[in-house]
Amino acid sequence: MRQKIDEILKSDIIALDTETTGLNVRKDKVIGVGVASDAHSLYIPLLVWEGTELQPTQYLEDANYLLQQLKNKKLVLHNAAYDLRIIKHDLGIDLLSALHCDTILLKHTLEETPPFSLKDIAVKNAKALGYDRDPTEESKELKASIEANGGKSTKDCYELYKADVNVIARYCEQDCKLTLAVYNYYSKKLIDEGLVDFYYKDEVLPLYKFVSIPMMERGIKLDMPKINRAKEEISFDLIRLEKEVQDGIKTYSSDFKAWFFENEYPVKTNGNFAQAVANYYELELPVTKTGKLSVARGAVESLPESDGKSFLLGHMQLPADIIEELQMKMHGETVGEYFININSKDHLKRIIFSFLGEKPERHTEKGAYQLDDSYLQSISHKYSFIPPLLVYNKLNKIKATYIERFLKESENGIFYPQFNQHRTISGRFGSDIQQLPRNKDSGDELVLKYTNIIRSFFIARPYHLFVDSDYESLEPHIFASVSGDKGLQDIFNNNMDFYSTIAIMTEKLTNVSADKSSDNYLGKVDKEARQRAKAYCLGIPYGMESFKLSKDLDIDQREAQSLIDQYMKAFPQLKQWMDRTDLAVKSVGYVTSLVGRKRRMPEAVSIFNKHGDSILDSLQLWKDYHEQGALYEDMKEKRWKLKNCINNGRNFQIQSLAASVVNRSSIAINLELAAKNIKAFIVCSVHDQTIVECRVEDKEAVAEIVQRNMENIIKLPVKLKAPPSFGKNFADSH
DNA sequence: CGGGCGAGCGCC
DNA sequence: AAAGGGCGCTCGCCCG
Repeated sequence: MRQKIDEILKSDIIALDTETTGLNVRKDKVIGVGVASDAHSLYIPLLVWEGTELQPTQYLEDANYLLQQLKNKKLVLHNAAYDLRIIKHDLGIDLLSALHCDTILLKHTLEETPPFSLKDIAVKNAKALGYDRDPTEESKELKASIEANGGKSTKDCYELYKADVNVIARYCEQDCKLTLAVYNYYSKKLIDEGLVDFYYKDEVLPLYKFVSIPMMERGIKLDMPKINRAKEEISFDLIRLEKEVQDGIKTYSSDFKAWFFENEYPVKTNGNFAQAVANYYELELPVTKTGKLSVARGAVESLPESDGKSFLLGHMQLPADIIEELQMKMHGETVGEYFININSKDHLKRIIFSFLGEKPERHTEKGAYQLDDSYLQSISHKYSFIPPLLVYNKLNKIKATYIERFLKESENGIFYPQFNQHRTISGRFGSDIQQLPRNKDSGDELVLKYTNIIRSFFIARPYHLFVDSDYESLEPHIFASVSGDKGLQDIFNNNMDFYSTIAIMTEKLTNVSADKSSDNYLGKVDKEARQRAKAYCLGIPYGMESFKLSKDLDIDQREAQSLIDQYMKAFPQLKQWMDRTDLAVKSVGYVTSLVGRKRRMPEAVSIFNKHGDSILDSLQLWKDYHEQGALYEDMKEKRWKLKNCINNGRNFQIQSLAASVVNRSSIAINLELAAKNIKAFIVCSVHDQTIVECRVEDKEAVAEIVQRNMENIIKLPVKLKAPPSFGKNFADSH
């Protein structure tokens, strides 16, 4: 074994992979370690399943020797955040500083869209990687081995550690080799595309090593007593609200249930009811192509005598209690004491659209009637059960998504968030903690109470507090900078209000000011005008058309078009930037952010080359093709795709640069804190906000470091502002 | 029963 | 005639 290890250690670049008992880096165990160099590969088992329990192997010392030596190597891993954290936690060896490359992030830098799993990448680039395995066969074999040894192999309970050790060893070694192949393949591309510095030096990997992984490792303390109290209280409120809703529904009919069953599950000798009857009486009928029982007359007649048969032949009625039993079954088991599940959109739609006869306003993408908050609002004055239902829905969301989840996922009172660098095209983090509701100051009292408590669940550790710095309207600042429009940039450089200025210049408003301190500041004297501008200031540049704008603002479409035209006229350099972007998308099929991150959209080029600009003219498309069925559908689809590429190309340059600004400032902050030996760490990064946890006595020093780095990390035509605030929890540090 | 997906809603 | 962009989580429902 030692000899094999030393063979591997001759290489400078080494791929590493672990096999573990599960996915929790703090609870699960490493069962084996795999490594590969260009010439060799090796798997060292640490724990082996012995039928009833995991037993340590004789190789623990060898593994330790290997891992210690790896500290001086250049490590390549696929999803290193996972392997390195579990190695550190379980085996006590920190290899983060030896991390040379993560192939997920390498792939993402060069191909920003999925797949990102090692095997899917391999399949997609099989030829280039010399990959000749079949991952579906492999997972089947693994599954079979797990199950043969009495283990479970479902997604939520994948007991890999129960598979035969030689099977695990083979796959682990192969994955290590594959990681190395992926590394070699994409490294060439990285050089070809001139992204070496972007990846290794300026952003991707430094962010990973100095921010993302430490941030996930540290986690955030939760106020467990407070969450538990909130759960009790909200549960109580939900029970009361549900009763109100259910009682309200009942008042619309003396016998709602009977009506409901009659309409939704009519007693018939065919269709769903017949199926239910056949199942109830266990009638031995032939099965049709669609998997249903055939209740064709001939088939039924050949059955032995039974009530079910007589009913299906129309010879007798079924007893009322059996009918109700069958209907109840078709309706589905209901929750608790109520026959309607008010969490079920399906049930509510039947009540509102079928029973009460309300007309739906809109359809979902798949064509179903839309039953969302805004629709319910619109009919709430007509029915007493809707207002409590609206509150119930909000509270239910809060309870499930923000109270129960954090209770369930807390580990010793700490929540460990995910910060994925490969889950967004723009380079933002993909995280499970960025949707915490913002504190609100108006609305229903109960909704307010629970909405505003969520952020306060996240608390600083004892003797610590949070330094929380948000960029002031980061997206508009970046937008003004990237567009190159002098007029837009002047807004910020003259300290004016963004939306007010654009509204005044676009709509030629008079006697109002964009100066926030002025007596006739638009946001003060005509709040709604400023609010309207919010609907289009960024929307129009990102591709919103008059059709949608007219709906959003509830104005005539010609008026909306004129708004768009006036906006473009008022900021001519913005228009030029939009045109330049569109041209780039159509001609070369990609756009690049100011710091070099790319978004590739090759399909735009092929569509444009084939059809030219005319494909974007939906009216022309309609005139030319609407009588040609499928062809028209195809052309519409192409229009949508190209339009989408263009919109994405515009949005990407803004969103991606904003992400880079936040990312790079985070790197600089953590590096400076470390260099100055201040024990403070970024614990959360959300789009335009950075939260650092530090000791109380360091707060001023930390705040200065945070603000200075955030405001100066990238020089732009518009100066960025990121004033810090302090707090003991996420709610009051904002 | 487990997995996938649509709908809805939270964030920037 | 007609889709501003980027995400993640939960639920109910459907299907294999």
